[in-house]
Amino acid sequence: MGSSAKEEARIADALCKAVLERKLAPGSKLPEEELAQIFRSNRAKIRRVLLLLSRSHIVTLEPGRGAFVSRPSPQEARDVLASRRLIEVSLLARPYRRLSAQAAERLRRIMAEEAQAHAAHDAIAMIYLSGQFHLTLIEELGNKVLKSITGELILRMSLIITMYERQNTTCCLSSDHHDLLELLLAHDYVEASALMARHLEGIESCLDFHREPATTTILSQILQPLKD
Amino acid sequence: MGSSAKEEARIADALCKAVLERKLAPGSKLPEEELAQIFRSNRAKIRRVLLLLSRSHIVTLEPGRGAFVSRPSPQEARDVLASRRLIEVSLLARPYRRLSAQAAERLRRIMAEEAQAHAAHDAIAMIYLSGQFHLTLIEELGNKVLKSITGELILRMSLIITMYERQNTTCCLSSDHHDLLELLLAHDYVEASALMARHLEGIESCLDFHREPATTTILSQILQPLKD
DNA sequence: TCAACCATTATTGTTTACAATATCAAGGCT
DNA sequence: AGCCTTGATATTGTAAACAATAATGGTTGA
Repeated sequence: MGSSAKEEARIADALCKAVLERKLAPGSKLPEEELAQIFRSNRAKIRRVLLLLSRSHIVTLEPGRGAFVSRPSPQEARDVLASRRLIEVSLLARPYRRLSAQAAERLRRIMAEEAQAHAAHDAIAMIYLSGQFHLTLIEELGNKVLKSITGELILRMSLIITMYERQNTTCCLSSDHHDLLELLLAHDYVEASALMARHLEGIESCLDFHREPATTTILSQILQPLKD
Repeated sequence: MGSSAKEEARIADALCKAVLERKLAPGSKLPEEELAQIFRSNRAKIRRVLLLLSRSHIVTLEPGRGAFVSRPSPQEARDVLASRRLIEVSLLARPYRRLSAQAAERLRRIMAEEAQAHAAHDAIAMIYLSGQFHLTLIEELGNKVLKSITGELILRMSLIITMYERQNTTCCLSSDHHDLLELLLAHDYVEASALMARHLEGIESCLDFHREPATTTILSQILQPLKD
């Protein structure tokens, strides 16, 4: 066996997925025993998963009280977005290497999926795919460390978007992604960087920090179907 | 009581300190039971600490084999440094706010300590204080998220320096720190940013990736005196 | 009627013992 | 002699029982 790390990753992914799909609302309680049953696991493993997720700022551990889906504050949201902007804009201005042909291909494939999700009005898939696009970009132009840092930020950002997204808006314009790729292939890094800055500012303008908590502390009944 | 998180932080800090003070060489085995005795703790707590430290890339967990002090590869070292450079240089070019008077005061105090450490030829203190200077800068000019990201990178960097530092060199020139502060107070962000770039490149040139493992897998005998 | 208090219940946190696995040493085989 | 096998030992990984703490609900008294 030995695949305990794998199993924990599976549980962590499933939890993240449930959060990002808005099946688990921010603030929801995550009881250890219940999660253990849902995932056919035990409390010890669940405990490690929750500890790790708390380091990713996806869940918050309150000593003696348990684990909850995080509710990032508006300030935290602004800081996360500003940090992403700093990293991504700077990297595009001076990338570590050029886009390879197969990198461009990877990006195009993601864009195609984005188009599908857009056509299907699948907002959740769009958030995920947009993240994948940005992450792939960082991976191709930057290095592994930057990728893991930005990956964490994008994950936090996804949670933030599910929490604060203004209704009737789509947060990440896929047309921007298209233009971004063209600029990079043309080696116009100045314009690419500027577009990325505008693009990320566009995300911020889609957020509404006034609309208060979606306090729907959904029961883990919701989680039952995703144990596979 | 309930201060279990505090105790774990204490243990984690002590371990980090031991690593950065070169009392624990990269690659050293970290047996759980032994650590539990040294810190008058239990295996469960040690286990959590090691899990967290592995997320900080200070220790590496090998499934079934245990925990070891990390041995960052040359590639990882370069990536960490490049990531730091990207973040710090960009932030200085366009800081989120200006340096307050008390911020300048904090920085000056750290610089004074650096001078002391330099006079005392205390290389370990210098690495630590240099990190503190950079971290304070990020905190004052940036935001909390950037600070925590950079804090992690600086910690990894410290481990990298202890591992790869060329002999007879001092890695972080405190004269640069002085000039940096002056430029920032004069609001000359272009020059400050350029100086930071040179400064961090200076660190890289102090590293020697050829000199192979300092495989001195020191026994935890060494750890005994730091249990307080 | 509302608020404060106490007992009950449920959940988290810790310790313990146990099982699985890897390391190490000795002995035998080629 | 050197390498592989085999058993002993130590360490990691897991599960389960226990203790401590926080949430819950009902009762009492003003």
